[in-house]
Amino acid sequence: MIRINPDFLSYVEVLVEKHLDYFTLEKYTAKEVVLKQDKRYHSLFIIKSGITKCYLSDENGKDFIQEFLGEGMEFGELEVFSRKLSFCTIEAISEVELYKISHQNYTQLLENDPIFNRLVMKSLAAKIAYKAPRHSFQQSYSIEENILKLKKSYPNFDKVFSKKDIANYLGITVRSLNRTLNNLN
Amino acid sequence: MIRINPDFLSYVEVLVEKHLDYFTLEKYTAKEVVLKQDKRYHSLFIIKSGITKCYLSDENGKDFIQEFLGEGMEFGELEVFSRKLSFCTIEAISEVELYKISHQNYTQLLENDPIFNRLVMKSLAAKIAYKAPRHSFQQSYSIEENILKLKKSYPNFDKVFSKKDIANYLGITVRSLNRTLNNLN
DNA sequence: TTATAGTTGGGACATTTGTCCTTTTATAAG
DNA sequence: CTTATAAAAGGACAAATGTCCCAACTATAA
Repeated sequence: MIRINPDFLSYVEVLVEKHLDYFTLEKYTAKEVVLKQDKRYHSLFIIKSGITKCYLSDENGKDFIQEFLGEGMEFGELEVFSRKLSFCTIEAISEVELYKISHQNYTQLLENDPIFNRLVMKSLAAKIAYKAPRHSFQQSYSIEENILKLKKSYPNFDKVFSKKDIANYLGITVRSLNRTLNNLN
Repeated sequence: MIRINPDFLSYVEVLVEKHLDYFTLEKYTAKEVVLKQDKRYHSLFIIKSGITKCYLSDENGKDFIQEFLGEGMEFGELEVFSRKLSFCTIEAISEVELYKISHQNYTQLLENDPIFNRLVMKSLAAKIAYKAPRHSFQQSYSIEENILKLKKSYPNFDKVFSKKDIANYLGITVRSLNRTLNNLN
């Protein structure tokens, strides 16, 4: 449920020491927005600590949460390759520490540091490999089965996240979430 | 609905000429399976022509179609980075021509050809950027709205694909698909 | 030709999920 | 302390979707 990538974070921390001018450390408090959907940015972020949510909003104001991101996850990197506007919003859930790096310096690292290059590839591949089965399962199974699955991987998910966030993650309404949680007791 | 990547294909065709020993050209007929879920492979493929479907099967035998892949799309590449078993099945829908390359040679190219490296990054990023809104939309909107969207991007989708494939792509039953198609007339 | 299996189409009903609304509780603001 | 605002919980009903059928129509193999 909360995605992490410790290997990537470790290596980024090495790079932070090596290229002092490439990275800046920023802090955000809960509910602060780091990136806004449909805006253009020239930097991206790697999470040092804390949790954010990554979501898409549609024209009706409904939000759909793509993932909860924890330490070592990067975001805003897709726009380096696509050169398009940010396609999701990133919002802090807890207090968060982020390494910020410009597209330009990021590209430098990609081109000159093969280890970094490989880790970014892995991180992209992992995002795909994670999304696919989630989409599949969420689409094909009942709400009850989806909640049971969530409970298994995150026994106390209902303590950490608001009901609204959980519902937006599962693509359902809070009403349906409550109903199903009741049936499980 | 059918994903393509002509830029990638163009460059692969350049590489095919340059590294004659890296690539082999294979042909598959409709309904042939190229990769099976949960098997280990040591090669991956780039589509030169034709259409395949990429799907996940669950323990109940339900299939969920991730994407329809057309020219220039690669598949089997995620396993180069994750070193895991194939996480989906790839099946030819029409007659298909594929360039096959071993993980080893692919890695060689990634490490020694910066243009290729960049194109692979782009291709991975595009897969993520495509999956996210699709998942979001499919989850949040009615079947009718999903079909209308499909119709807009692929006016004759119901001629090219079987009802079952369309239903598996939308994560619904054929019954619901038929019902909704009727309501639209 | 016949047999067989796969695809399409749809009726009838059950179940799931959403919508709308009200109440309660918690939290923040003045 | 009071007021405002947001989060949580759930009742009642409506709408969407799935399940289980059966029938008609291919296509294909024997």
